[in-house]
Amino acid sequence: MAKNDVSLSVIKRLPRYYRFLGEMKKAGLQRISSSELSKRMGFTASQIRQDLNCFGGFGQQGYGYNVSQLYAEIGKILGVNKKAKTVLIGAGNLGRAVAAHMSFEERGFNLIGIFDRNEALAGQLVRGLPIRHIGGLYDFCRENAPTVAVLCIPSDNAAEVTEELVRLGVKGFWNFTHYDIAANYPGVAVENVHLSDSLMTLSYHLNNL
Amino acid sequence: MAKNDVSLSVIKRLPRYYRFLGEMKKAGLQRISSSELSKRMGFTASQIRQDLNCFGGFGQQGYGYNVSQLYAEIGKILGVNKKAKTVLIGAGNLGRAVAAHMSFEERGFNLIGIFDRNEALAGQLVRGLPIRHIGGLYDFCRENAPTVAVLCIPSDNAAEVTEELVRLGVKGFWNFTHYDIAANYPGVAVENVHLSDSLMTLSYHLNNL
DNA sequence: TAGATTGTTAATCGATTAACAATC
DNA sequence: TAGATTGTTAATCGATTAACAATC
Repeated sequence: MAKNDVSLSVIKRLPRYYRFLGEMKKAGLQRISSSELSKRMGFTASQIRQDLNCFGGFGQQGYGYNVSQLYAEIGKILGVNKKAKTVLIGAGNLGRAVAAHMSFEERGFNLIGIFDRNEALAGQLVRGLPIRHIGGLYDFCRENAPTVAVLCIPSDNAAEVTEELVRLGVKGFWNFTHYDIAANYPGVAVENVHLSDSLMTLSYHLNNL
Repeated sequence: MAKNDVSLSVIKRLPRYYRFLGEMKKAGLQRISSSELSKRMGFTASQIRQDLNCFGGFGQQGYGYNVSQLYAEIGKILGVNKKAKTVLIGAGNLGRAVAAHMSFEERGFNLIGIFDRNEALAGQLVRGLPIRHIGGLYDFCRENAPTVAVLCIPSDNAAEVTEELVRLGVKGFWNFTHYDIAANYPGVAVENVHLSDSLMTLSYHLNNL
């Protein structure tokens, strides 16, 4: 689409803006200046103005930013109003928790199918969706054309599953495995969640207080 | 302790080094050069040498790095051999999955207690540990002195729980909530996992392919 | 010794912060 | 109009990459 010139650092800050603006909107705040936002969010005012200006002039000199307008704009930039058809692969502890816990619908996704290789789980309901056996993935994708997959499977068969999903038209991955999708499929959107890396980083910090 | 001069960018790459070196070690590889590591890991050779030299000269000119020695060194830097006593607060979908799924023991932590405010969960076993009612947190901490807490609770009562945990001597948080611990307690180690931010970032990328 | 590869300094690149003119 | 605050350019800072002398 557009704005491929926006740096990753900026993009990764957008959800935080969205979150804080949502809270302010809920609290009934109408306008906010970059310096007031700065105090609340912990970014510098300068950075906030730079960031927002990557996407357009949402503010007004002498006034600041309109909270609900800015909230809506950032929501649009993030695509939270989209409904990308999404399948979850892997219904173990983590997969089931992600399915049950995440507000996919408020963030641009629509979870339509859950798959696992364990036959014994088949039929069990998670968030109102039946767990299906992975064997049915091909037919399901042919019929429903999901564009996003959430990978909550062991890393060892991630390559194989990813290969198939990409072939079936999946364009984005929320990847909880350590398989490096981005390196192997440069064209697709990948967001990695490396929980164990995060935990080790905490360990480092703890030991270097 | 030491090395507080190492930049956050470097620190966040350490778990990846550790992971790749672990795989190479398991595969029986004895030595590796920065350029070969570069090919496998996707960092530049220059960056790899810079990163490793933040912690000491682990390599040898003309030879490269000894895989298992480097693996051990990075493990020591990350503190994976430690056993930081850890409590998990919140045994909902996410909390239970984290408890059951994460290899705390391989990453420097020892999970010793699980707490939830829901009385109905009390006694239920997760990873061999009984879920305890949050009311018993004070006594438990007094007795067992955990130094780390994993927060898998709703953001709204995170402030309160954090306050108590810090008072009881907790020095590190693995924070799955949106409550900004770092801003309020500058002295403690915090590692945030913002799953919904990650999901929205994916949404952005998906809409800007 | 010759070849390889590190450790480290210097150059480049990108991101953050500061400053200020434009303007509501 | 005067005051406030943005949008944007310039300055600074930090991180990455390149280069090469040191050395195994």
